[in-house]
Amino acid sequence: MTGASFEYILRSPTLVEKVCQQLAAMLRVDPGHEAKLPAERELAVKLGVSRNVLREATKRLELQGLLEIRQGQGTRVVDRLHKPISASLELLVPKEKERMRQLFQVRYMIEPHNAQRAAQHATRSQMKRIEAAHDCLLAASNAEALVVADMEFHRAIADASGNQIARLLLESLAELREASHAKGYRGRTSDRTEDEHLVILTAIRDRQSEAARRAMEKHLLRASEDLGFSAQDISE
Amino acid sequence: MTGASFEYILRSPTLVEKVCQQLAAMLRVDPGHEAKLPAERELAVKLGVSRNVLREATKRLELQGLLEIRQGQGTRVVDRLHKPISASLELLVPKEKERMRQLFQVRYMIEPHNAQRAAQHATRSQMKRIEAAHDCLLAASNAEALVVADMEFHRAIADASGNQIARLLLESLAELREASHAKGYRGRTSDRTEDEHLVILTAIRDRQSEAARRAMEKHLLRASEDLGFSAQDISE
DNA sequence: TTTTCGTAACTGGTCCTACCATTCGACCAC
DNA sequence: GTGGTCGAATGGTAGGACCAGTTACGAAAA
Repeated sequence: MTGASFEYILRSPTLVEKVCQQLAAMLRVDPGHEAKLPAERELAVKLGVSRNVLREATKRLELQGLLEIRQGQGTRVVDRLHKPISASLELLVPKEKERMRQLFQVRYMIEPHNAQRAAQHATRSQMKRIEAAHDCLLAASNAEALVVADMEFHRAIADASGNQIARLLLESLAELREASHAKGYRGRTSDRTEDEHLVILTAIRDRQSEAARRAMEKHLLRASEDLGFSAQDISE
Repeated sequence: MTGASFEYILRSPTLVEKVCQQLAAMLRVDPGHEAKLPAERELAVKLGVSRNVLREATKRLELQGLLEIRQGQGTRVVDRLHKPISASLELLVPKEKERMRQLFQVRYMIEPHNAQRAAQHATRSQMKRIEAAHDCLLAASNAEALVVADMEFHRAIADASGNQIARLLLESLAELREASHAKGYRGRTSDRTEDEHLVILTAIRDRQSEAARRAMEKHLLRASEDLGFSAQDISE
């Protein structure tokens, strides 16, 4: 039976995996689920597994950004899918500056497309959100608020682009940048940001996809200097 | 003291986290480390923690793609950093076809830049690898080998681009595509792939970065049809 | 001698119980 | 009210016992 076709025998997945799948399914199917999971001991009994197994499963889901576990407080359901991405990138490029450089490069690859797609597909409510973010930027009084409003602007555009993956990558970048910031490695937010955002915003509103793409490219190239990179670092 | 700056109090990290960090550090610092970790019981004693904690830590590192644990066999050190990315994307976009569409969109955003950068920076050995991949494609006799050679070509270019993050994303895409393939959802590999790859290869070799970028764009737009998408699906 | 095959000794997987550490809320003294 | 104290609930850690695959080695068969 040399020529016979052998079906792969799929090994019964470990208990932990089954529990993970079941929990993940519960979380996904019912996002309106109570934000808090039962206590470990209780949930373990309900699922018919030992507390050990249940713990390994929840730990795993925590790492995937689906749960948040805190001692004495319980286990909450969250939605932080970008967390594993950030963790991977930190492992992949340990050097902080180099990581930021590569991330900004990726941003330069992705965001102009986001702007282009947003110009083509943004709904009225998505458009409103982009505008609101821009208003926030104009109203921002301190450096903190500036960064938040800046990020929200880009986030809103990513959402409007309709590509969830691009959006997730952006979110991960934001997190890593914030982590760098917390450790004292900070850039600035140039005054020109407002004007450049306005150009992008206008292009998107007017459905000028090419203009939106180019405006975003320009903005990112200039903004890269705020973080201490040169345009060559990013675009070449 | 309204205006005072409150420093975040960093909570003492849990034991599991400490073990994770230590293990991760050991793996990173010493990649030539023995590919196999000591047995759980033994390692737990060495680290001075309970086997429970050690297990949760290794499970975590397994999910991050740094370890591979198999019953009766032991724990091996591996390098599959793209795995958590794939897992996240599967959670983010559960529908397979839609996920592939968005992934191909991202690919369309990233790979032309990769080609451009590769044309600018590829070393001689990187260039050789790209050429070797192309030769493989020409020599491929069955559909299986075609896909592998195709992927290797793109991978080689990503490596030559010098952006590890872009490379990681590509790797993740490949994995998800293969998973789809295994489940019966398969595309084809058009004959035109060879010619298009040759154009890209030539442009990179001749350091024509703009030409390389455009050739890659063209190639991806056409190849998207092999997977059942239209050019509009990808570029708009 | 060579091959086959069963067993023993690993390995990780699961379960159980007990106890520690943190959090939160109810209650009490001031 | 304000602040402190204590207890209940929660997750964190420990250690032991046993189950379930994997491997290696030696005995039995060819």
